Amino acid sequence: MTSATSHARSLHTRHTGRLTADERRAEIVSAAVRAFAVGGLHGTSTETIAQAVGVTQPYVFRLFGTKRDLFIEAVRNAFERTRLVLEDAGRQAGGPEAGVEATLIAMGGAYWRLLTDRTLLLMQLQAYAAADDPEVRAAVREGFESIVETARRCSAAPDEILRPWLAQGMLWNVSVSMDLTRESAPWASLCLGGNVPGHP
Amino acid sequence: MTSATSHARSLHTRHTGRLTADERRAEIVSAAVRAFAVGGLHGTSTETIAQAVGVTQPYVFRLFGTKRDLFIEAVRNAFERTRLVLEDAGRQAGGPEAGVEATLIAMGGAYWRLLTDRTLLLMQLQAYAAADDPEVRAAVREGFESIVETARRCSAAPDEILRPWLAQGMLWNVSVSMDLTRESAPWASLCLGGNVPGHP
DNA sequence: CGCGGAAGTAAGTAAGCACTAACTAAGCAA
DNA sequence: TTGCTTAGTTAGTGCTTACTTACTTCCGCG
Repeated sequence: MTSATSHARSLHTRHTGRLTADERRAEIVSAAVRAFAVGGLHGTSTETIAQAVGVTQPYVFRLFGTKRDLFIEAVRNAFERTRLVLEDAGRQAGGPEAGVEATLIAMGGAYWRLLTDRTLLLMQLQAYAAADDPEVRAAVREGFESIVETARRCSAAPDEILRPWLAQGMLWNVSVSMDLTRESAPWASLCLGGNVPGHP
Repeated sequence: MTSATSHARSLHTRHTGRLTADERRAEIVSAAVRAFAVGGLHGTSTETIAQAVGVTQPYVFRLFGTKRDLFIEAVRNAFERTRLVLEDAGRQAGGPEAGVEATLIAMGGAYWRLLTDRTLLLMQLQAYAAADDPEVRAAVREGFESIVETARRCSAAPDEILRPWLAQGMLWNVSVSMDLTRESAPWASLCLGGNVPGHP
């Protein structure tokens, strides 16, 4: 599907006017992540996404075929971007030989910083919520697995260490979705606390 | 809104025909939980819910005013049912004086058994996904707080113990949404493992 | 130049959906 | 029986929305 025929069409990205189909696809997926993150698969219209990138709605269908397929692309994109953030943090922390725990804490901190912009997180939640659909579920599994395996590879942590680390991430997810950072009640800080250095 | 005027109308629940408005409301909320759990707020039509209880769709609006209000009732219902399961398990385990850890493990086991029927879990995920809406978010916060406080009260566990317990529950949530119980890969059992006695 | 292919649009279609208005039927009380 | 209240229906309305068809505009290449 993805055209390998982008034959050196332009030397640098154009800022207006026509784009390569691949460039447009990327733009649309990016806008789709932002839109789906808020409204979810069924609560977001393809029209909204098209307007966000300044393109007509039928063209979105031309490029992605179906709304669900676009959603699945958005899921993949969100997971992959998240994975890259974790991998970078793991590398920068020095990997296993710089200390298993230290690496995990660094990756946790990077993830926490990622949650400052709620977009990727909300998209992740929308993915879980839509996972009743088999094709969506397959994409979610793939994305989640890649994150787990990245964490394992970068930190070399055993399962008994990795599991609570992962679990705390999931607790952060729902906490941020509930906007608990704006809540000062004790149960809220209980949820938000954890292995992030320099955080309550 | 809830009629306090159910003046000893009938001695026992009727099995067919007309019901009290309150009885009907309960039926509808129950069906709404099942339906919303799969499709979410925007992916579920009020018509499907009405058909599920054998009532016309306008009557659903008569009783709940708005689709979103019905969804919020469903959220409340799901959280409260979950809370009750935890509380029961906590009581049966003997509470704090029978051991903090033991009580938490019992409650965790009860939660795990609850996930066998995916309905309440999926409804919980749909609630997080729809939490961008302020009124939904308020209901979600309330429900989540009540669960956290119930766990704290029943187990008397300190935050450092309570947090990972809660976090593991959130990890179970997404794992079950991805149907990882049907997946034998190592990363899947990593997610599903934890503090449940008699489980891998 | 011209022509083929790729980027993109205009205009529509059919269906679904939240929500309303106006009516009917059943039970209780006097 | 009459009259009031409550449970429930029939029949819409107007809008949104996923998806289609057929057309146009731009660009590179021989």
